[in-house]
Amino acid sequence: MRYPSDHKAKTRARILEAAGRLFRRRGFHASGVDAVMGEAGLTPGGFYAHFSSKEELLADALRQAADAVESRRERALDGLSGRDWSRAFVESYLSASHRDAAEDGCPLAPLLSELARAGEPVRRSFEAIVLRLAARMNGPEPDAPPDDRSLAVLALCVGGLGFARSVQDEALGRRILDACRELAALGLADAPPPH
Amino acid sequence: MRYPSDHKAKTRARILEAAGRLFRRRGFHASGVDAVMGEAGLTPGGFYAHFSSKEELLADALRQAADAVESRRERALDGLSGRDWSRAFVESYLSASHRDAAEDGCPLAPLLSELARAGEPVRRSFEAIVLRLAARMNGPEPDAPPDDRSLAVLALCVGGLGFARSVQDEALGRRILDACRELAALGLADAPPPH
DNA sequence: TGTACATCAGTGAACGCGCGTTCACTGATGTAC
DNA sequence: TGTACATCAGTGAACGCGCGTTCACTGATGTAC
Repeated sequence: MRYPSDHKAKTRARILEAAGRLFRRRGFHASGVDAVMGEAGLTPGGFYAHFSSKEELLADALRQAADAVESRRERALDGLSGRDWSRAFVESYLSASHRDAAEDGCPLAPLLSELARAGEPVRRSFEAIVLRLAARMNGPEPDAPPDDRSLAVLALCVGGLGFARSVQDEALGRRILDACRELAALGLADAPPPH
Repeated sequence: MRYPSDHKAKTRARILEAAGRLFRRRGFHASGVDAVMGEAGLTPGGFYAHFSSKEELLADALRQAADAVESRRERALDGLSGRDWSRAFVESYLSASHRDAAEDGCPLAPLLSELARAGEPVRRSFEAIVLRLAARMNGPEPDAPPDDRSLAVLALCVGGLGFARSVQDEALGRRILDACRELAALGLADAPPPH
């Protein structure tokens, strides 16, 4: 074919997007390779020209979904920094609209339980996402080490979103989101302890 | 057979225990009915004499696992009440030993992501567990409505445990547990807002 | 300019296996008389 | 006390289907000359 060199890369990106959507909607184990390829408009056989296994796909799709959500967030929270940024992050993360849009939202909440059982590459992917996000909560300088308080607030956000989504009564879900936002605000207001 | 009337009930309990262990270890979707029955020392065919579907099993196994963990906890935290109880709960929930013992630990963390995608009976089961646990954090009187602060601290605990389990670097996992314990303590110290 | 050939992303069928569920059957235990 | 019968928890094989993965092949695009 001698395609322009990025043709295959674009197909790969399409598979990653499809996987990201499907994994967030149905979970990792419940999404077959055939379904992922179908969602990307491809046939199953081509999959292994792009990824060496389904679990490798998870590691990469996780990263890609987190990146996509991050860019969208940076656009929405443009101009804010420091505590203001963190507060706005928590508000939007623990919102009813995020709760109702798992497919386009943060990939950590709909996948966390499965990540805990995954292999090293997936866990490294998860770790990088968490560290990056927590560091972003400290301030705008990149590669700063995240402080303990940011890590805890992040865990609270992911847990709270999962709770709100798993409850049957939607009013209780709303109450959980409110309660978690309140505790997060308390955590962000309080000076983080040194470590 | 005309067994003593609790023979079948005991078999059912054995299936529930096996399912609870397997679901916490491997997740719901990754645990087949055959594997659950095998873990209980039975053949697969008998399953549907006890449960009408695999998802009904999830709802019941979730309840049963939560009950078992609760009894164990009440024994361990015997004599404590109010804030003392809550503080001890958080200490043990966000401990390295709980992180390393998913199979015997709280079923919410290893299953949360899958519960969010489950049907009504499973979500009702989840809801009941959360409300009961949050109410227990308020004080010893049963059936008291849980306050918002307890709900948020609980979400923090479940999220924090999931984070600690999903990270590759075990030192970072430890740090996450510490950070979440700290934020939980802050939440418990602060008077809950009225709702 | 035109033809033969090389490249290679993606196809589609197949591999062996496990899934959730159904069902005719077994065999141990109890009841009736 | 002994025999015939009813009960029913659990067995084991099978249903149709989807799983993750492999691989011989297709066909569109480029290069060589």
